[in-house]
Amino acid sequence: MLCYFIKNMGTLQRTKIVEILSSDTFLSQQINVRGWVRTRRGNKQISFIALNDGSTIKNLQIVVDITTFGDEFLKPITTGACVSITGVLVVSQGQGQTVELQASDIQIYGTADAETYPLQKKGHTLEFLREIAHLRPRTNTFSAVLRIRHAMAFAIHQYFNEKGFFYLHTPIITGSDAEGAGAMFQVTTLDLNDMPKTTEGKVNYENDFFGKPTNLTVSGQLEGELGALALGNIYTFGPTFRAENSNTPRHLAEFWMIEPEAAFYDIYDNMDLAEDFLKSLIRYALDHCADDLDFLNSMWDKELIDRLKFVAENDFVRLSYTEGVDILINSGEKFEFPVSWGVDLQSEHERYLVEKHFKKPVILTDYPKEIKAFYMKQNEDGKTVRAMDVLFPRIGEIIGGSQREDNYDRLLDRINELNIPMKDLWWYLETRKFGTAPHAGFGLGFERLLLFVTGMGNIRDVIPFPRTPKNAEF
RNA sequence: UCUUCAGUAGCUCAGUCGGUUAGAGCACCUGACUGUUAAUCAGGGGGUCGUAGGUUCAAGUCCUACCUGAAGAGCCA
Repeated sequence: MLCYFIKNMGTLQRTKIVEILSSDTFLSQQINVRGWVRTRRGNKQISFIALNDGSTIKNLQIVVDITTFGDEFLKPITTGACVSITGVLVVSQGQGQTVELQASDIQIYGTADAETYPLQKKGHTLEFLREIAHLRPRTNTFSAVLRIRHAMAFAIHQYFNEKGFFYLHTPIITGSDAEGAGAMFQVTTLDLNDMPKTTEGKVNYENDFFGKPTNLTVSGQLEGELGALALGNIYTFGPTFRAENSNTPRHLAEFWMIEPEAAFYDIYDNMDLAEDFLKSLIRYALDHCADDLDFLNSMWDKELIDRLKFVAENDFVRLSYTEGVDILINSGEKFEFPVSWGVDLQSEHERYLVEKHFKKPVILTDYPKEIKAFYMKQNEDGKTVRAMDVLFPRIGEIIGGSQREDNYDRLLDRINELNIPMKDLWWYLETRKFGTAPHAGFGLGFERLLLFVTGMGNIRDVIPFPRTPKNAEF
């Protein structure tokens, strides 16, 4: 800190554009700004630089007197160049902005050759920007999305902290292959070109790093339950991996998931938490990301802000799977997949309930046990389990959760019925053997939340560096 | 993984019934312009038509396979 201070003595501290534009304390002051050039335009006498430093979606206009700096010096200041500019902040003579910086000193940190720099002043398609993911954070759209992504991550921690939930770090490498949430990525240090074999000709994992097969986690839930049955209320927030060959705008091979788990919660407490959680995150975005949301609203999705407000202000509809199926059967709607009690609901069915019938978020509960995971608490009817899915317009399933089966015998029966290999999950069963308690939790896909909050249409555009089948660039 | 659509200049696209030297807008370069707002105006350069085969006198255009991307579906968060 001392070194930093001495090193910078005599030079002006950098001021962020977001601070300059949010108060009038800098007016008539000499300040220094640093950032990347969006455009430069003008004539022989005067040049205007639109400068963005990532702190806000808004640019600061820099006014440059060409006779002072010289044409040759200004030439390399093109779109994409990085500069440090010192000058006095004045009231703008032009129409498009309230203040502007009269440049008195310009330092060029890095140029961006205009013939090869891929980002132009004109618009680009999202598909093209995905191919240059190393540069797309410099665009308005992606800087807005990434600032909102940060705000939502912060709001999640703040929400749970205030509710007394502890942040539990569950493992990313797992030794169990029975989490039951999809195909897994194997983790190994064995030489794939020279695998040690057992006498039966199978891979001998005794020499692998962990002495047994391991994978990247598909969910932190099972470990989360261990935390909840000790600390009371916990949540996880970390990366999750699915090796499914899913090619849709709603799936990633690597995504971030939030999984709260709470002891002494039943499914109703769980629904209350999920609804309050989502609403408060959306309110946080409306309150703290107004500039970025305004931009996304005008650029990509004219109904975005109205939709966010509507969801934040209205109650979610709650109904059972059985009631939902009745509505679908009596709807008169022709579905590609016919509906009957016991079938898993297809996208078209969920969309009908959310977007046509209720026109608001829906929480569906008490699904047939056959179509849900082994750990969900069985209802007295013997047919359904205490599952809950939160269905959102445009997104579909944004949250999946349940009250967990806390009875040792019933859980073991279910595991045996489904032939789940539980040899690696003995520790999970012991929570029901020693001091078991009713508990519940859910999983929220962070990028699915961001799809909804930003109005973006493709999940690859709400994470900085998407991982999808056949794509691990950057 | 299945179905459908797409791939032509740096970007976004047009290219008719298969027919001469493949076009436009933007970007870029050069010039003009005394305050611009994705500045404007004039001129200029820029192409392995996704890849590999095939049909044909002739293929950007038709056929086959593959690659890549997108949308919908499945799986799910």
